[in-house]
Amino acid sequence: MVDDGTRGEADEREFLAAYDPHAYAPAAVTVDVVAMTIRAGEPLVLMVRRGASPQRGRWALPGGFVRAQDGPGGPADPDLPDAALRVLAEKTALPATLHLEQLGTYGARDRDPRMRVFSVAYMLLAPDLPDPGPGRDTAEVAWVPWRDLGHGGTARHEPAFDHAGIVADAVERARAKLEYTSLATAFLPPVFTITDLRAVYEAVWDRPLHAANFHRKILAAPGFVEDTGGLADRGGSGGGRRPRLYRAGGSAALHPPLLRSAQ
Amino acid sequence: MVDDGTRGEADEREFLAAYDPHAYAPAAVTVDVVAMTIRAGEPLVLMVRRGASPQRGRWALPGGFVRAQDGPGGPADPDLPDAALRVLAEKTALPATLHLEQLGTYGARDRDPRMRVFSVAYMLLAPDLPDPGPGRDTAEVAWVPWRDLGHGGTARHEPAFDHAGIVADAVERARAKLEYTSLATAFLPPVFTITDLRAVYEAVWDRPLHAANFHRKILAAPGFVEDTGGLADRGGSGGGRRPRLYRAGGSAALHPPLLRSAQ
DNA sequence: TGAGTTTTTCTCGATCTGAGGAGAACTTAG
DNA sequence: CTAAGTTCTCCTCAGATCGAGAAAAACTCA
Repeated sequence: MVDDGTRGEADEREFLAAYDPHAYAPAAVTVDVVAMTIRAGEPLVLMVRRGASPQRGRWALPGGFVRAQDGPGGPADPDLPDAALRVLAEKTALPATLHLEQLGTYGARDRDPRMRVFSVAYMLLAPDLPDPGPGRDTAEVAWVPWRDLGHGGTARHEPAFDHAGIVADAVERARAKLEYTSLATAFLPPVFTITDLRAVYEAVWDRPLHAANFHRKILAAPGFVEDTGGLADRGGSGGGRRPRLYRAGGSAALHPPLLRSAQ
Repeated sequence: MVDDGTRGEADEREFLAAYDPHAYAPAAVTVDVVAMTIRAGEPLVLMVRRGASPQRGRWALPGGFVRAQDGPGGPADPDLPDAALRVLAEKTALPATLHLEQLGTYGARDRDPRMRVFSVAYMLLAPDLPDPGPGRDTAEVAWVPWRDLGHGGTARHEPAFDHAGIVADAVERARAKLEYTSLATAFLPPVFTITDLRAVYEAVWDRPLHAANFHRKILAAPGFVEDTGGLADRGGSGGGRRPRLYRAGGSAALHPPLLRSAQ
């Protein structure tokens, strides 16, 4: 049975009262972006050196507040992905092609000492990007190797807040999705070789793969890559046969998957 | 270079000013729970009939506001999973064993007509639960088959707000994770048979599987299940050999995976 | 011209898969 | 008690797939 009338209105009154800004201490909704790329076989994450306390001088993920409503600072973000792209664009130039996917939301009580902050983390994958110039309100922006951002241990740059954990979640997500999706092409320009693709897998998984078997499996997976008909120019050092050029195929899922555990 | 001093303080002032409750219209953070179970081979989701407008009388996911701070309504939620379990416990009794995982956060501008709402959705998997009694502020709570909640089309119960999409995301997540993880055991009691496990896969994937090959693959995946040494009592209708009893093994990832595309 | 490099194809034994068959263990009907 | 039916478990086998290595193809550089 539907309980209508008074109960219903009470529910709605409760909804609005519970979020009367005067009744509760403030809580913020932010987006943080784990922007990943691969440069010379090294996986990198875009990090921002904090210019303000707390945690001044430490690396943090680029992020910012979600604009919930139109206000003096600008129009509202229509959706969360818009907010993610907006805050990232304030730190660096966005590439023409990118893959953006939501990673998760972090809201532990004491993750930020100033107030209760709920951060929606996004993972952004892009081909190698130019080095960013300093943003307008940030002291320093840089691409930092994944391996330097680990939890404790040998990490050279311990990130601020819980951002080390967020980066670790992004790295694990990327490693897993390379197994059963065609996500690896998001790290590459529109046209690439099978060797380029293998270099992505080797960089992300941090282990060598058998070139001949990789080649066979990629071409056996329907819709992963499609032949452009062209060959690379080459002429670089080392010599070797000119590789064929491919572009990303239409399918998002890989059948059969490429398993990390396998060779 | 670290830009310290004035810039840093300005940054922090901006942080606090931007979320001065008086300066901005309110935005809410809620949790919505997609609680899933399987009863008699039918996958079900826990839904709540809305007692208040808007969308009065339609089915919605159980959810509620995240308590960002201690307040008159109770103590703050230490983290988002705590909030998810709290709001679900207000609607139904929680099972002894459950799997809770974050699904994603939904924040499109017009998803709720009353105000800007950011909803962190959680997926909860549990063994078959008793039917819930009506909660204290809800007209009706029921387990509804997945297939009745689809977007448009033949759906018999069109859910409120964007909850059809959230359920669809949860269903797809569950289907995918059954391939690569031992998640299926979350739908089963502590002790189960291989046939019970196969029934979970068949219900979630909505297609029959070859019993003999399924049996072989489950036992070949290290750490998926472990033999308890016991046999089922049986005595039910139909007869048949008494099946062995297993419990969930320690490993979370399945190697090799069980692919949906395969038989 | 020849050595070295990289890409691509081929080979082969081992393993895995899908499909069906059949034995084992049990219930129920007669 | 026997026979028929059901369910669980194991076996078989042809075909596909995999890992590892060899080798051919195509190119650079000295």
